[in-house]
Amino acid sequence: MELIRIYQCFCDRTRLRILNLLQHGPLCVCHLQRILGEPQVKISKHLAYLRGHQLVESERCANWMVYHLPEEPSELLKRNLACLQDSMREESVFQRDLDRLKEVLDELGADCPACVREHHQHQNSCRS
Amino acid sequence: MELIRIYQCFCDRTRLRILNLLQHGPLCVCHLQRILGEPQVKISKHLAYLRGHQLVESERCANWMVYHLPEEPSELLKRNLACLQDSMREESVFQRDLDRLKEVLDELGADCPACVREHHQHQNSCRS
DNA sequence: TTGCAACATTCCTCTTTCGGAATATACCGG
DNA sequence: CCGGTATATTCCGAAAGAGGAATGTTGCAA
Repeated sequence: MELIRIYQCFCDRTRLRILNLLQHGPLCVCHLQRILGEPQVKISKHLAYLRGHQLVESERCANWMVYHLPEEPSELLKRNLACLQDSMREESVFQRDLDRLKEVLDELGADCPACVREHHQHQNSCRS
Repeated sequence: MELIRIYQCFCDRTRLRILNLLQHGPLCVCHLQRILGEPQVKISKHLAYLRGHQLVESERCANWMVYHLPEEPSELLKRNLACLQDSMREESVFQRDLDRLKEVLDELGADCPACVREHHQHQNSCRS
């Protein structure tokens, strides 16, 4: 049942933090690692879990692996990701991660895949 | 984190079926047992799990234990139960359980707590 | 090539979850 | 108090989840 696959992904704190960040655009593992401040193996295994449950997709980009939410999510997934995003607003940890996202993007600068950089530059130019 | 407690409850098929039924009003264990067609110990343990995670509350009513969704759910829980209800519409198993709910209510008739009976009688009179 | 950086996977351990069989508990009617 | 009905708990084994240490893999750059 797809519903259960979705909720299985939602019941770990680290995975929720990852999904929160990916709602704002694609990221590579090194970004996630720095933003979350967790060991590489932990991030990598949770990403594998999410991929196995079809909650994220990934592409290799030169030296990096870029993870993002599914390009064509089902209605079910869309609805539940939207509800999740609302729900996450109430916990400060998720807001702190988003603040940290901006810092880390600046910090790493050009040292990440073009697709990631471009997405977030575009986001910034829209916002400012 | 309350969010995780909620999703932990959502990632088992039997628990989803129970929550689906309880969205329509309080029920006792014997109702759930007959509707779901699962052994008593299984129902009882999932109810204990849900209670431990504060997704349901229970009261003894003479010989029966009546379970229902929290009287004063948090905004978080309300939002997620609403999303769950939308999501469950797409799986036929949940609709079948609701059909079976009516059958079992008739079948058991007066052989259940007054509070359960009254709730569902009221529902019926409203519908018809 | 070689070396390095970014990730993934394997192995191990601890904990949680899930299901069933058996047993216990609570309440009712007589 | 007793028997019966409704429900809970305990004990067991199998499986999944989560984290870390160590090791493998992949791709680029010199």
